[in-house]
Amino acid sequence: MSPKVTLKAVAAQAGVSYQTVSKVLNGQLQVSPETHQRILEAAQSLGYRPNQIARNMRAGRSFMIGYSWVQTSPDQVNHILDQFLSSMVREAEAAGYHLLPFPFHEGEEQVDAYRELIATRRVDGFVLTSVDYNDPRIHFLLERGFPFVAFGRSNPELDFPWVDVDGAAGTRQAVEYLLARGHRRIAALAWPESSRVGNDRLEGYFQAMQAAGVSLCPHCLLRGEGTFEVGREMTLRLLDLPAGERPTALIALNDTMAIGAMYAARERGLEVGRDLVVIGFDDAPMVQYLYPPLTSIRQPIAQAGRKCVEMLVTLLEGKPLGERHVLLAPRLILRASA
Amino acid sequence: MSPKVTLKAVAAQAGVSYQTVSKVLNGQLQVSPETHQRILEAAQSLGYRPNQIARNMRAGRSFMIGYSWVQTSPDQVNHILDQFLSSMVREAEAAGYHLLPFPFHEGEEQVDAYRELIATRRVDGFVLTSVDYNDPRIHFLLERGFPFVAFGRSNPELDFPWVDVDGAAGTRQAVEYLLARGHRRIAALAWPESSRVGNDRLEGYFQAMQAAGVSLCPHCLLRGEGTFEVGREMTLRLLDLPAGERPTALIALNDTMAIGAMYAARERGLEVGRDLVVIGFDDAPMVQYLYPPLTSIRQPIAQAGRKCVEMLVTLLEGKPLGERHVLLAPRLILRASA
DNA sequence: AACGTTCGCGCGAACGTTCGCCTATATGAT
DNA sequence: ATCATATAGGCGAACGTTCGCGCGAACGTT
Repeated sequence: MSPKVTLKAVAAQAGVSYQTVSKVLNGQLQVSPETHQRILEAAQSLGYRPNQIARNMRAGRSFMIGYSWVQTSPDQVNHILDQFLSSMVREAEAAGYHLLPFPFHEGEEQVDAYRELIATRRVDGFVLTSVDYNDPRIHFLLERGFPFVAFGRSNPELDFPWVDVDGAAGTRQAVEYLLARGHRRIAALAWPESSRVGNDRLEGYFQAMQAAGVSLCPHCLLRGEGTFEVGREMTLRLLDLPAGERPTALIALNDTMAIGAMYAARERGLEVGRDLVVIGFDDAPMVQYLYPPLTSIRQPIAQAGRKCVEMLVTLLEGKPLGERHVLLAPRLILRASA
Repeated sequence: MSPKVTLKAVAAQAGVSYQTVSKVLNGQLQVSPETHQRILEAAQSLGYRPNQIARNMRAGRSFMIGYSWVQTSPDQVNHILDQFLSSMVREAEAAGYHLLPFPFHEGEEQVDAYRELIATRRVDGFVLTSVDYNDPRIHFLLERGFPFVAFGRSNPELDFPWVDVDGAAGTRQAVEYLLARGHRRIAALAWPESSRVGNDRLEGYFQAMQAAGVSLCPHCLLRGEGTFEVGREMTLRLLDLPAGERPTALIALNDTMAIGAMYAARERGLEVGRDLVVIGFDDAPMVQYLYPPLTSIRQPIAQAGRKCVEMLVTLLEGKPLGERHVLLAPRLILRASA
């Protein structure tokens, strides 16, 4: 079993040609019941397993799906990765594919990594994450006509298959909840306007406020990088507003800023959940252990990963895509902070 | 460029045989300067890149490293994964290898996944994590003589290459720090005795206490699964001890239990860092944002990932391994909780 | 002038698989 | 008896690469 068991070995044992073994095992040839039996037994007893490299060679494809992700800084957490990767790997394996993770490069050379994987025929398609407006990878792959599915949308005029979480629906849900609890001055800690995901999430905030006929409080929309420190500083500014203008609730476009907000509230001697209500976004695993536990919006990450691979495999098999765009609904997880 | 550029295409353009192109590009054949130039230019202008599938076919290897990890439950965080995976992927790529992630299976069928990847020749070697005593994968791979490197030790009598973090050194550092600050009753929230990693980390606790000549306080060593809830309950039990027996400091073998401990302290109206000192283990990215920020022990994960791949690649290239066992030192990260 | 030696390059083979085509025998219809 | 047809399985080729061997020409030595 350790020396390579090839079709020829099985054929020798079964007393047929190796091509016949191939066809029989792949169900492409009808043979006499006895021969069929002999071949199956030989394959079984020798422990034959097809050499995937040779299969790839013959098929001219690698049955690999390229995937690259931005590595978070060591003090940030990528709680997404485990779920997303695991779900993709499982879905891919079920379809006879595997994932090929490769290092993420910033800037100009980013597309080079994709080009190289295509040129060396290491992958049959890509799953993209962290896409943004005018993502060079999308332009490149569309131009090359190379199969890919993106987790996340980009420019509306670019036509490509994607799966995304409906961020607007998430914040809308959260803001509606806050409005129903009587809050009127609801602040938002947002990302810079250049962030597509940020704009999506923010949209739900506007929608909910407008639908309720509640005008935005002045100074209540703050933007910055989504870090703890930025969240803290923005919140301190909000809390220093005169009493009548000060927001009673706050929604952050990610958990890290929400945690910064909670920290700021404590610095001002306020109790989160009572004096200031805070809602985050992402529902990172640890936020349930914060004091108080953070209300946040959870994305169906595993489902997204499965869907991305499922769609990509459909493309790779040359079948028509049922739905080119999939929008998944996030869920508000209520905890003591709101 | 989109139609396949093979050696033959380059050869046709350069006016030589395709085998010559191969050898020249691989630096295995000395040719006249003019021919050399012609070949390089042809390869360049056509954008030739070797077909990796064919290379694998020829070499009889896949240049892939199999890796599988236990998926944490959705409410736990695997902050390790991003760093570990990224570092491995980078190191592998630099050596001409790629990572092949595959789904983790529990129980009996776990080894089957490894067997299948070997039989179908999809991987040349494995990196193992989450190894424990009598890990069936280690037994299987040793028996097969298939190359692998483990991140984590197993039974002492099993001889295989590994990289590990010196957990004992980590807790020793932490306990020495606590002792130097005057603490004498130092509790430990530990894992069940069946956990190898737990025993390693606990060892440092014993060593430091013994070296200082401080006897362990009774009831101060508690064991359980490393969850928030277990950490909380164990700490409540400690805090309910009579004043003279109650520990003044506590070290948890992972951050999740430490966070449970902080929660328990708050429930009893104690202030962490003043009334009860808490140290965690792992230094998960978010613990810096807890209130108070958690002192914890950080493992050099990226370094471990690089080392694992480096050693495995050395094995795969048939070179002798400099060091079969690598023990990396963790670092105590001091914050307000201790 | 004859003879090794090096240089520059071509040629055939092989890795293991799948696919299309071919052949020989058996089966049925005319 | 003849011919078309189906059945069972063999055979050659190809995917793109690398590797070992061979061969002619140029070169230097005696």
